[in-house]
Amino acid sequence: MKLQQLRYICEVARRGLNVSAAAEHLHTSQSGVSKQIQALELELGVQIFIRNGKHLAGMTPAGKAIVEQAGMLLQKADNLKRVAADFRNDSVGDLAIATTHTQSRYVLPGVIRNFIEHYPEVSLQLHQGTPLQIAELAALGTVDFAIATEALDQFNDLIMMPCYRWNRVVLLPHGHPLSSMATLGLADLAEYPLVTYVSGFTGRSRLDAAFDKEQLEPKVVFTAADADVIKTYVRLGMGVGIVASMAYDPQKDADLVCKDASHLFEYSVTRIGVKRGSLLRAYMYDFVGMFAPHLQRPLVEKALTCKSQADVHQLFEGGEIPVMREGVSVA
Amino acid sequence: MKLQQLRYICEVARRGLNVSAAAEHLHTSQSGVSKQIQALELELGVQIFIRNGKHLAGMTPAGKAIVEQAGMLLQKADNLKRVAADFRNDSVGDLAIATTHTQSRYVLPGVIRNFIEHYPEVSLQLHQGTPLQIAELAALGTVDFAIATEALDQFNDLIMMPCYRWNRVVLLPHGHPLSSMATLGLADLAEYPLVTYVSGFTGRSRLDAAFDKEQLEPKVVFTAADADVIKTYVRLGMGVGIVASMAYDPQKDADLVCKDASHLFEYSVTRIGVKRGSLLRAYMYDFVGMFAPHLQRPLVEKALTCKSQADVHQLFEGGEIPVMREGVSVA
DNA sequence: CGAAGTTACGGATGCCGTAATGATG
DNA sequence: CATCATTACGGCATCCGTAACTTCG
Repeated sequence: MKLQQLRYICEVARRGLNVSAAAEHLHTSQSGVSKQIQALELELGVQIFIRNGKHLAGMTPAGKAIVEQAGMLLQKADNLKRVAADFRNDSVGDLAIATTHTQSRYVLPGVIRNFIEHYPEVSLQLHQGTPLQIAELAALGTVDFAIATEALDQFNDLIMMPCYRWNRVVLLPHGHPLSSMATLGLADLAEYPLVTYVSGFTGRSRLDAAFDKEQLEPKVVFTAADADVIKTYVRLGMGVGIVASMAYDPQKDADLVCKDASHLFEYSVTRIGVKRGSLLRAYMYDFVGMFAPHLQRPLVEKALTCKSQADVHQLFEGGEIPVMREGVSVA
Repeated sequence: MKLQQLRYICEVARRGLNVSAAAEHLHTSQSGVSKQIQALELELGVQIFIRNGKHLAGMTPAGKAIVEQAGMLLQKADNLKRVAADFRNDSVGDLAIATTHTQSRYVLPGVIRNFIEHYPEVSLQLHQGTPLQIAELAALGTVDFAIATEALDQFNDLIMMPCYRWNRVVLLPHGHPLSSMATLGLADLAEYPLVTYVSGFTGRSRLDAAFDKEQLEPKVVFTAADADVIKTYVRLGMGVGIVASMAYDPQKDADLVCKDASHLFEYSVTRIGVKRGSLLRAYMYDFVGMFAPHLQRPLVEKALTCKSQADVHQLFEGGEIPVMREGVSVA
């Protein structure tokens, strides 16, 4: 049994039982993969894949169990290499992060500037995607961290740690009727056409919930996946924008009126997710600390040992989650 | 990085940094081991062993961490093979058990007879030792199960499950003054010279505690590691024997008077221990069930996922632990 | 007929074991 | 001087990649 053979079966399983595709991604030949898989099956004495003539048609129950075990084993192998790299104490390595537009555009730049100053030798990789894609990437181990506000709870083998709480601001063109009001109410917002995030992005669910609770039907005329697009359409006068407060930049968005809306909606919590069983490099702990100062290494280590989501929740219960950009309100 | 290389470093670390001994136990040559270790160190870029000229003098901190990781990785590898073997559904395999004299002589024979009837193809291996040795064997993964009453709590990477509770009987030569008494008291026992287990064996600690509580000083004139020896000296008239009730055989020990002593001492609990992270073959679950009927597979599986001793305790809290040979009393 | 997996074969790498060397206590 | 780890070297197995073959949709 060799580590490569395990890599092969995992990759084939992951790529929908396509040996050719797997071989390509592993930078080797189809025949080699095919042969090694057969060798492994022979050694273990079990069929892993179901063959229909010369096509892989499915996986045997044994195969599923074996691939699952193999995945864990390979993760351990990766961990071992990381331990070694950490003791080598050179700060070279990779850091792959999957996140949403909101994070990568408005929150991460500062963190990352700080990070690359400390670790110039670490090559950074940022993947942008929907919250669901992000979670998948982290669960697969393609990226080290997932950062998002939504959808991270669904994967059982992700450890999610709260980073900060945030709320929304209302963006208006100058001269808009709402811009002269002292404090906005939900009912006021419901009067006007709205422009905000699409469902599943950046705390959209909390937004809907607030209107629902008041029995109001907001007139959402346009939805986008990111605040830049939303702002663009607010500028065009299409409607009133509701975006995360982090997305408002007093300088660049000086042509818009910004009114705090944190009294209208529940706070959303942005979390960072790590695949369960991962072993983090020293610089990775540092990154987390830079992103969320209350997540210091010992705490993160404790979180990583949690067996269930409930344990993680318990660990962070009571701990205060910092608030990001509270109460911005600029005319 | 190859699995063998990891096996090599683990074995070398285990054998006190002796490459020759490690090579022997791995059925290979010293030079091969030496070479592969160097190759691994080169690949990882870290020294694992500290060399003093041409002798291994110690391990670097990195080495310790790496060996620890490697151990876990190899366990996963073993698990994977077991999964495969289980799906192959052939009942061939090994079952290694480490236990004490009391268990192997008086409790296990029936269980094992039953087991080999169901699984004639499984080769059984029984290791006898002190409770401490037993726990070590299980923690190292040399044996699949540790069965003992004492000392199993000390290893953090052993999962211990309660199997049965038991208490003691008093063994007397015919005609001994105590043999005519209706019920024995601790004070009565303290009057006579006693023969019982050495400290650290078969619930000896509970025995001492009982006398201590009553402020009595028992006159222990002889201690042995097993009941056979104790019985021999009782027969010689050296003193009154106190042994586990399982150790009394009404037929073979008909020449001795046996009096129940379960009202005098706290019950002891015999436990079965498994190394944390082990994956058990189907026949292993069956073995546990044969030994302790309340430990059925789902329960054992749940216990195996426990992270801490406390979790295990909680899991078995409230569950009744069967009593073995209650209230034997034969004149 | 195209796509995909398996088999065939040649080349290269890597692992293993014997034997010699160097270092230690 | 005995033990032990490392180095040197030759044999052998294994793995890889190209190419031909087979099968399925």
